[in-house]
Amino acid sequence: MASIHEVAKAAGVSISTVSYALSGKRPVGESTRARVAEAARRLGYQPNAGARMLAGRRTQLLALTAPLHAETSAPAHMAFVLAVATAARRYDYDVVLLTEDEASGGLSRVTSSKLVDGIVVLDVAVNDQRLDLIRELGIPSVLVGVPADTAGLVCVDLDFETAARLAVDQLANQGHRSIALLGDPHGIYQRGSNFQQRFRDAFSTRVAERHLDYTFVESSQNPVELRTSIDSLLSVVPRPTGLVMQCAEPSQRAALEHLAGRGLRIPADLSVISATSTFDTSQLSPPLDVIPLIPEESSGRAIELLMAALEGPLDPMVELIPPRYVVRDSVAGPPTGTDPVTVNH
Amino acid sequence: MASIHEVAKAAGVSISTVSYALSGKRPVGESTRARVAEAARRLGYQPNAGARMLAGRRTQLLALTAPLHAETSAPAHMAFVLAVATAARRYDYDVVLLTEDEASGGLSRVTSSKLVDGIVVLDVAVNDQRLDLIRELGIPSVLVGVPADTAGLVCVDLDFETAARLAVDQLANQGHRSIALLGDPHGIYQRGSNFQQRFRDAFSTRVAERHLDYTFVESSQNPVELRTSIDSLLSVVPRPTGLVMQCAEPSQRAALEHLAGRGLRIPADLSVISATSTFDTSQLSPPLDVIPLIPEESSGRAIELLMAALEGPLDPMVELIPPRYVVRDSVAGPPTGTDPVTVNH
DNA sequence: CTGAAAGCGCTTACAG
DNA sequence: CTGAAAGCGCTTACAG
Repeated sequence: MASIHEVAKAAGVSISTVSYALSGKRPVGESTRARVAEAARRLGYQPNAGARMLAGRRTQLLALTAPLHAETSAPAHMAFVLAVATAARRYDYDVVLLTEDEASGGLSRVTSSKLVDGIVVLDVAVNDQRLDLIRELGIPSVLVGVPADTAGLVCVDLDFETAARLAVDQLANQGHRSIALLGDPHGIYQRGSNFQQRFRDAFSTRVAERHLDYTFVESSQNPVELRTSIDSLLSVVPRPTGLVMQCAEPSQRAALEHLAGRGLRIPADLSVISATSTFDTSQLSPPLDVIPLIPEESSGRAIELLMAALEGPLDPMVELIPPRYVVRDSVAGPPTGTDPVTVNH
Repeated sequence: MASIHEVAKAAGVSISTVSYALSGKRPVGESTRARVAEAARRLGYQPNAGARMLAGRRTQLLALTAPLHAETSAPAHMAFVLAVATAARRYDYDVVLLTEDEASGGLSRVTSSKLVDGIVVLDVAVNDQRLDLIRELGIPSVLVGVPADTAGLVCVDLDFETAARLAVDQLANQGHRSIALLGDPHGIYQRGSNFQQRFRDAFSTRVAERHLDYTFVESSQNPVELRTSIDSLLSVVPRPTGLVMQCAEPSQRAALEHLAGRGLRIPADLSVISATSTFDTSQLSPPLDVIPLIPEESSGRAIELLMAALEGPLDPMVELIPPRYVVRDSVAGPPTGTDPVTVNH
């Protein structure tokens, strides 16, 4: 509640010295600096946000546009939102949450009113309606995700394509000749959500390169449909001996349950990899090998780039974060013996 | 990007007239008003946010403090966050998202820097650490949730106690004499999350008033534990013929699955009510009678009250939203016949 | 190393 | 019904 004038009086200096002492934008004598710091601390001084925005060139506010679609996994989405806010705080930035029903309008509004210094775009679709606006707004912006047309944009994301190849190779190197991918529900691909498509496409390309038999099925929020999908996987001949799950946590849990119910042991009968998962796969039964998708990492890097963009124009770029592979012993060689393992029905 | 001066020049009036014409805070001649509006529209005028904050007494920004605990249902949480942001927009307010690791510090910061006009508190614990700070901050604040000590606070929430009684009565009135409650996981009660406790306590009180046999079990994110809980419910003598589920969507889905697996038909063998659910229970199989918890309703009302508090101090209050009961035919009378229904094992 | 002062772009009494 | 002007509380050239 104290103003800069009160701090200046208490420290026996001018308000400009207070400002410089606190911001460090100009060298200030050490004893002066200490007196100012002490006065500010004692009075609980916090610069008035509005005055700062008006006088300075920074608002210390970022806009976060993160539409939540019906098909989006809410826990993952939430994790990204929180990770963005947390990362922003490290640079003394706060985050203004834009609502979905105002996606483009909100961006225009907070930009032209100069409420925010930059924009973070989450949940990017392959052909995202917000992108043309982002391009013409000319305000520092970073996307977490890679759209079809990245021209003029700064994008960060996990390297889903390498992740897909990594998953395929992990199984192929263990000797699996027939593998399957349990993807996300149909709606996600249909909507053009970007990384699931990239993962799936890179996966099938790699499978072909490795000359493997390959089955793809979509998951479902409906457990009956999910089980039907898994059953159809298991009835493929030759039966897949390696499974990669790239879908939401409940689907992965339900799939594991159903596999157990069908009498399949992991990894003895079936090797399983959890891919691009934001949750802790060590809590699954059994724990799964995982190529994690870490919201803090993607969001943190996005904020770093955005902060750099605030200092001066950044060249458009697509920065892909290399995937990691975490072993939890859910992958082994394919079952031995000429006869396929018996599967309960 | 246009300033008020440009609009004034274009409309041939002073900047004060522009301000008044746009805000409506002073009567302005109709033709003048129209000219100003047209000029503003044509120039794409948006008042500078910082200048507005500094000159006016409003920042048009609200702080939202919404810690996400491990046990919190992310989808429900997300729905409340979005509902707050959406409701705020109806009053031309934007929302600044505070992070959990800065819960109290963030509140102090945005308050003393005068960044926000008010605070919305989500996910209120029975004994919430943030509340003392809220009380002494003296900034308009509204909680969605009811803590143990509501002194000096404005709280809004669904009337969970009436909801609990409603659920009990609905079953009791149908003739059920033994009923069960499947609550949230243990951690939620332990942490002191408020509404689950209120619901459970009111439920058991009502059950006693209606002289019913009553069993309470906690759910679990772990499906095995969940099934064990349900099995223990079903082995109670006399077997409960009515079940109320007050837990997250995955648990409710898993419970229904397990009940079906055990051969129990709904409502022939077991009547089931979904309580305080934020998701669409018509999508469950079978669809369930529900006492919904509607994020838009609670959050909307919270914002209404907060807007009122901005106009002038509000008396502390606890406003409870009356619950509704939606029939989807998952409740009937108890099974007839003297013998209990056979339950598969 | 420090200070006096302009100016950021609005809102709102104060005048007429 | 409308305008001229003070002032919100900072930041940052401009001076010394």
